[in-house]
Amino acid sequence: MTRQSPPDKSTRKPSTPASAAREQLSRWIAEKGLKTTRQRDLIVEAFFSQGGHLSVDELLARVQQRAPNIGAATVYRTMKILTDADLASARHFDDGQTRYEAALDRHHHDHLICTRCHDIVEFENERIEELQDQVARQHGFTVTRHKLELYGLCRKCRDSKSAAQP
Amino acid sequence: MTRQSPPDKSTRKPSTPASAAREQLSRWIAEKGLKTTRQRDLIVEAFFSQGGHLSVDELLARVQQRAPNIGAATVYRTMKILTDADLASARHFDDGQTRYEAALDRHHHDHLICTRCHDIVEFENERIEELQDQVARQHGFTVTRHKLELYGLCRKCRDSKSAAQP
DNA sequence: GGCTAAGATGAAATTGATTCTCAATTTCAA
DNA sequence: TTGAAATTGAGAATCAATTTCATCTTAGCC
Repeated sequence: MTRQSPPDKSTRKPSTPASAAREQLSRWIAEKGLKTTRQRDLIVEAFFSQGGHLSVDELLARVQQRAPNIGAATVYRTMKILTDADLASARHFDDGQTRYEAALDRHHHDHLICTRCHDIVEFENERIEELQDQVARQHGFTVTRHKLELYGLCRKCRDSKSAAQP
Repeated sequence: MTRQSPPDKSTRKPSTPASAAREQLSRWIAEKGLKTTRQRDLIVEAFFSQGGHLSVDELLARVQQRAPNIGAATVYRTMKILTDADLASARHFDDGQTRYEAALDRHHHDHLICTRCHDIVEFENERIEELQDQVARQHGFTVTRHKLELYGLCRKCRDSKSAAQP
């Protein structure tokens, strides 16, 4: 069965982030001599269409709705490929599970994490970055990456907490 | 209140951090109905006399020099007690192992981590903290704790790296 | 000083996340 | 179509950390 591009829909540009990602993934797969598979496609599709900061468990659950026989190992392997191809990046928050976020054409950013509802909000702050570099320089360090995570309660959880005490 | 100082050595103040820690630990142990043991004392002594950011493995190795039969579980248990008593704090850097640092009367601080020699340098920056609070406020978050880690090369490793390429 | 309940210990089993192994299956270029 | 090479799923293995459990220790009490 021919899975090549359908001859009917002729002109396709990588407009959405997801399709740009798929295109870059094809390039990466070709370059590394990897192969395209049905499960890989499903996982990649599920990952990019969901968005957010997904753990392997969450992604696996989502994927298994369509293909119940897909194993966890395949999801781990696929996320490793996406990470190597710079299409996803792995984050290690304090809940002990690796979480992945889409990484294509994204700025560096940091995270606010609600310890109640586990909502994760991204933010950027140029000034903080500058100060970090400055501190590093003062200590003779050449910084290659950093991690800034702020843990606390989001507005919703703070409000509901002060209202209804357990 | 008087700290039931030993009658023989009459005038003793908790001068060193380690002895102050030991004293607070005694209080904690009494309060919680725990018991003092030889292995606990050894582990606590090893932890405070070494300083730095120790993993359980490292601490265990150190302790086993004096008492080879001490088990890892006991070190884990003891570090949990120290953490609960606010005498140590657990840190999770990117090497997958929990590391502990002495916590008594210490300011909050963040870390610079050399990815080459694994040296860890502490720093404080009031301005960064302020900016963090500001960012959190803008997003409606009430921050209870945060984590800021800068990974890169320390001066020594940067120099030796540019000199001798693998 | 001995008794004894409550704690603590060490070894081994267990957990949870992740990785590896391997036989069977699938992909894809020739 | 074919076959070498990659991929898959299931289960085993790994690694840090925790728990279990039978066996000591500690500390308050007589």
